[in-house]
Amino acid sequence: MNRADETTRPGDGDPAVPPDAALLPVTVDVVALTVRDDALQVLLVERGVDPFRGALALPGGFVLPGEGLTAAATRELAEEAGVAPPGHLEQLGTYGPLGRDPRGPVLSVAHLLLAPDFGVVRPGSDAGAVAWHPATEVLDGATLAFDHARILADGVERARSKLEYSPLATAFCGPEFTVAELRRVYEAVWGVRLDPRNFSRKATGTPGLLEETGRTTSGGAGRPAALYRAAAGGSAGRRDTGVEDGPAVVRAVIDPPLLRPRA
Amino acid sequence: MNRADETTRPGDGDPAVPPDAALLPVTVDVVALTVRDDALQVLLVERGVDPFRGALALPGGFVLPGEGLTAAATRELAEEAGVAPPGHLEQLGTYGPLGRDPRGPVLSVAHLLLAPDFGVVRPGSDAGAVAWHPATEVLDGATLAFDHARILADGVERARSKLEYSPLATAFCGPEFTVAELRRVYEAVWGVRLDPRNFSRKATGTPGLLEETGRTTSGGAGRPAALYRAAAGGSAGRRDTGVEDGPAVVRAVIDPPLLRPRA
DNA sequence: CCCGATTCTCGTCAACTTGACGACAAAGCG
DNA sequence: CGCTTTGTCGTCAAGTTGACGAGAATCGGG
Repeated sequence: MNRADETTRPGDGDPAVPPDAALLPVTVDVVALTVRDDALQVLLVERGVDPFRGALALPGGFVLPGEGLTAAATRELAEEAGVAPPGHLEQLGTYGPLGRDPRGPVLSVAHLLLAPDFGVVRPGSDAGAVAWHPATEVLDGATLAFDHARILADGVERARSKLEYSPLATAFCGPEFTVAELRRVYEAVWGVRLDPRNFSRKATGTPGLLEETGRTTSGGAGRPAALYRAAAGGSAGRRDTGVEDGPAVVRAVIDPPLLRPRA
Repeated sequence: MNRADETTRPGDGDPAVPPDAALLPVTVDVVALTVRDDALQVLLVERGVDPFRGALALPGGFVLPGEGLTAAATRELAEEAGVAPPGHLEQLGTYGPLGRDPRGPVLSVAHLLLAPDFGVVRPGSDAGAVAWHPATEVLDGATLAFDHARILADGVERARSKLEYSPLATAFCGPEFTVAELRRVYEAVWGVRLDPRNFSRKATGTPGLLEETGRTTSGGAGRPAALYRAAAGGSAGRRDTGVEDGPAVVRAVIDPPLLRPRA
């Protein structure tokens, strides 16, 4: 862009955006992941309008004037899924604007939500059914609207990778959880089995990851388990400190990292 | 894409984007990093126009109609720095649109370029001086235009973190390089000293990172060093395979990772 | 009330990786 | 010809991982 082209509108104190700049509609799409029935599941909506009417899609929609990216993402989740979910929301990446929407050039800022299994979910105003779907099934048999299959694949890979070095696995759990619950999160997201003894050693031995509550489970089968909560500041990135919209900055806590078993 | 589903406004080739969607100007900004004089340096331009006339800024500018994100980033680099640089270009994240540009809401898709030290750089047609600046100095004494200080900080942190597990350090080197050159990249980016013997063991012992050329350096002081090139597919992410614009997907190669020394 | 099943937790041990460092190899320089 | 510089190979203690044994604490059924 030739910045010499930038002009000042008469009667306007601020310089104006150059007239040859593209003005693009922007959507936010959310890859909302949870762990349900020991499987990684993704929240999908059935589109109620064209294009791709009737197809499955990620929840999302257009950014409105005066709105920030994170605000748009949470608003769309509320509108389409009827939830103001807890958990960790971070920016995933930006797609487009060319060749991904039949309506023309549209920029899409994808987000990633890692959340505990929040109960479903009322159908949104302009969408059909809203439901959790096992991520592996969708990734394999994927026929999602737009380029949502690719966005979902990127989101799942991001989640898998972040579990290795960040405390974000705790975002899938409730406020208090056992080491075994945390392990089942890893097992579901990675699709592997982990040794409970070694996992417990690593989880409890990592400073800044878990905080003891002093309480234990009761009522279930087997020996009661100690209850923990996520350590303070554990999953706190820059997003929790301000209103700015930008990519995720999450502190690395698991050091050395807990690597996925390699085939 | 199923164009049969499109509903077309009469007399309008752009169907069905809802009328209440914001139409945003979008910029691309590039955090271009290299290693020069054993230091991590960032390419900055002096702005020639308001806003922030005379201030230092990341190279970048507005996306034009019909243009993709990556295309806009490379075009801006060519226009403002006079280079069609080699190296690795990936998306960093998207900032805004609120509160970051005095001209109004502007979305900025930041990119990260890791490149060998390409010779400077002609002043762009519409910008003032273009030059490399030591990253640490800029990060400390930072008064950059817009929110570019924050974007730079995010870009440097991304680069530092990616060196741990990806082969991207080779993007800072020329087509052939020695293990010592690669080590100096790590030392410059991380700002630490690494043991040459241990680094050599890790670099040469990591499958898929280096490829022997059979040749050696000559002429310099000391014993000649073996020349390597980046292993095929090493720094190749999805971006190299298609025209789609999206976030970076870089294969993890250094496994277990080469972690920064922790204080 | 005892017994097995289940689940959580602690301990042990070999294999591997890291960090620190000694030693040698191969060039240039006086 | 030594001396310096730089790259490469080895060695070794310390720490981490992966595999697994064994005990602790609870539930449910005979």
